[in-house]
Amino acid sequence: MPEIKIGSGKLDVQDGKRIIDVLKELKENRAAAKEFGVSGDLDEAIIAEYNGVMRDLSAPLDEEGYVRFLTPRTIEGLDTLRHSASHIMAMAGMRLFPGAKLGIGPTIKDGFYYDMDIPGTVVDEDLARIEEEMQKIIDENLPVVRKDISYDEAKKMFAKMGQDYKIELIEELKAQNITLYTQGDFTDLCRGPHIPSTRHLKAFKLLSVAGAYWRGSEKNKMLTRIYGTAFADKKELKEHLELIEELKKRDHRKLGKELDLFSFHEEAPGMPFWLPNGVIMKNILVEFMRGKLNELNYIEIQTPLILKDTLWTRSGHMDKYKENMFFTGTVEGESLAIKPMSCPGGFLVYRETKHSYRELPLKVAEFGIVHRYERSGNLHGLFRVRGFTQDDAHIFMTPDQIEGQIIELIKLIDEVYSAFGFQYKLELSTRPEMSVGSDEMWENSTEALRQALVKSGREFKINDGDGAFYGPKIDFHLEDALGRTHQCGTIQLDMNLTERFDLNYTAADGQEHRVVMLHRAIYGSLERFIGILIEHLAGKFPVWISPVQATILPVSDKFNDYAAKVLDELKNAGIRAEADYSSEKLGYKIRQATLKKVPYMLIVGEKEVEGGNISVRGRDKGDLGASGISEFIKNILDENQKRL
RNA sequence: GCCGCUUUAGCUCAAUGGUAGAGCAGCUGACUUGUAAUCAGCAGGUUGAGGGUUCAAGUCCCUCAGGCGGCUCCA
Repeated sequence: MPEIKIGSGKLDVQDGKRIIDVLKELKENRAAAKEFGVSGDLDEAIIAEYNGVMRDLSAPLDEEGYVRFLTPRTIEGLDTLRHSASHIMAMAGMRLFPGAKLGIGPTIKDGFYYDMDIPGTVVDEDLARIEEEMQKIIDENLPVVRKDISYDEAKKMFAKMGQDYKIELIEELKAQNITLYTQGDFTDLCRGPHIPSTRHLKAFKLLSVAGAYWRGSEKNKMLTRIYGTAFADKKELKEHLELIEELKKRDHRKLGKELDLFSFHEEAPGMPFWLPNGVIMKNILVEFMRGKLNELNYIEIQTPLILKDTLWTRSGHMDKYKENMFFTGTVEGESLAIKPMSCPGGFLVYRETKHSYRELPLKVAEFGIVHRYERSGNLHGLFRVRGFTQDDAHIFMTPDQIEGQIIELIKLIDEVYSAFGFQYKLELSTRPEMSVGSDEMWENSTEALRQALVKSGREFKINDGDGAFYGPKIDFHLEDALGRTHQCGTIQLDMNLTERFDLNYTAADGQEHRVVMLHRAIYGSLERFIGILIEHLAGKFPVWISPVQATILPVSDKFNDYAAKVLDELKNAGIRAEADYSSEKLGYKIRQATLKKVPYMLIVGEKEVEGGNISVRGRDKGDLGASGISEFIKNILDENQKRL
């Protein structure tokens, strides 16, 4: 009779009893459940944590320990619910598409998917049919049963069903015991745990259908992947679906068009065309960064966009990244490449003169326009482009300057991200399998990065083996308003290119030494950063970034002259302002300016002409009342300067 | 690149294989407007490009291009 702890209580459980039996007993004895402090979890429990392991409710209680009932409102419970939902979807798929073969069906962040090899095609319209079939399976309330069988039996069984992919998975498991889960006539290879019966799936939705290579390899067959999600109840599901809608509204591709920031054309796939408003934003980001770099004694250079092949051969790009480069030539037969990175050009500049240890660290920035060939299917708005502006810099230094420079960079990056209201996380990536440089160099440089991180006082995660082949790196992952992360900033130590380009400095001992070099980017790609910013802020930029900071709205044509006068004053003060002289009603003009997300609307009519002032309307706050013109100018300039 | 979907007026979208249409935007005029859409008129199209099937193609088939959702890739 094992003793089982449940909540704050204890039960002696008869041999042979299962978790679900105890659950039933507690449901019948609410007083005891309440006393144990587990009453709230009983009705929705779908799995249990039994001595630290997630188990089915049907699992036997054969050893002493503790049990914790888990509902779909816990992380583990929700994960189980979604996993079971993927099985139900696969079962529905098998019913609707005879001859389908099952791949894998795991849970992912916010949902689940199942990969199936389905004869013919599955289109979006089929999702509703599959959902209906899933609902039938749920209504049938089929028990989900776990069974262990031997390796040979399992192989035989799936061979009989013609489930080739499952056989491949079993062979890979190499385990003597194979676990199966069965609901009705559907059996799947699975580790579990699962919901006790199909009825426990109460809120689900299929979202999309896509292709996915078997086992994620391009060499393999492409299967049909169906994505879906499931939640504890309909309300949570609805909230999630609304979040998806919100994401669509914030999509930078949509907002970029609506706010006249940038466009794309068939003639140049993956290469954004920056419109006047977008150029203003880009310039603001560059100028903001230049201000910061000035304070830190950076110098700035600009190197050519097109350089001879020979340079790229020397840098190693021709060897490793040729497939991602654009090439061009001349009638004279020169062979040239469009730069995919700014570094090699920068090294030519570094090599123009001898460098003394006295001038190190030498911090050389370049807002370089780089082009990288991305496969057509990978393009995605500003997030994945073929041509972009990189806020690159190379820091040349002595080995003992590494730590100080990293700390300086971490501080700089923090200032930049904070100005835009971003939170972020740090990651340190260490030596990968394929790499250049000696063990000692790797150890020293990785340790230098680690020490700098520790001294910065920031928390960081270690990504073992995820460094670049030429050196360890620190990556910065931005978190946007919707909880998504984007890798932007990066600090990379490069032990390869200094070697290839023979980059040296003369030390105090009069000898030439190999210089230590960091690549670093903060925005990463300006294009991508602007895309992230658009979605983060839903297009509602603060005054300092807004392409148009204020729009003047005359109440009628009669006040156009006064509006023009106000506009002049604002422009003279350096404010990015416009006036709407259309012969529309005020309400219409307000609507237009609001849709363009202009932070301030300045209304001028009879009252304002008489008072020699303006009425201010905030983008979000509405009518803010009358204000003197110079008072408003002072306030908006202050807001601009403080980057509020 | 691969799988699936998609492309109709500047934008958002309609149109059983049988005469391509609406709203918004644009232009013209009227109205002279007070905090999220005033009214009327006008104009706007080789239906992404190219082939094919058919008496007849926006609609069906093929090729190509762009876009979307994924996969793969991202120095």
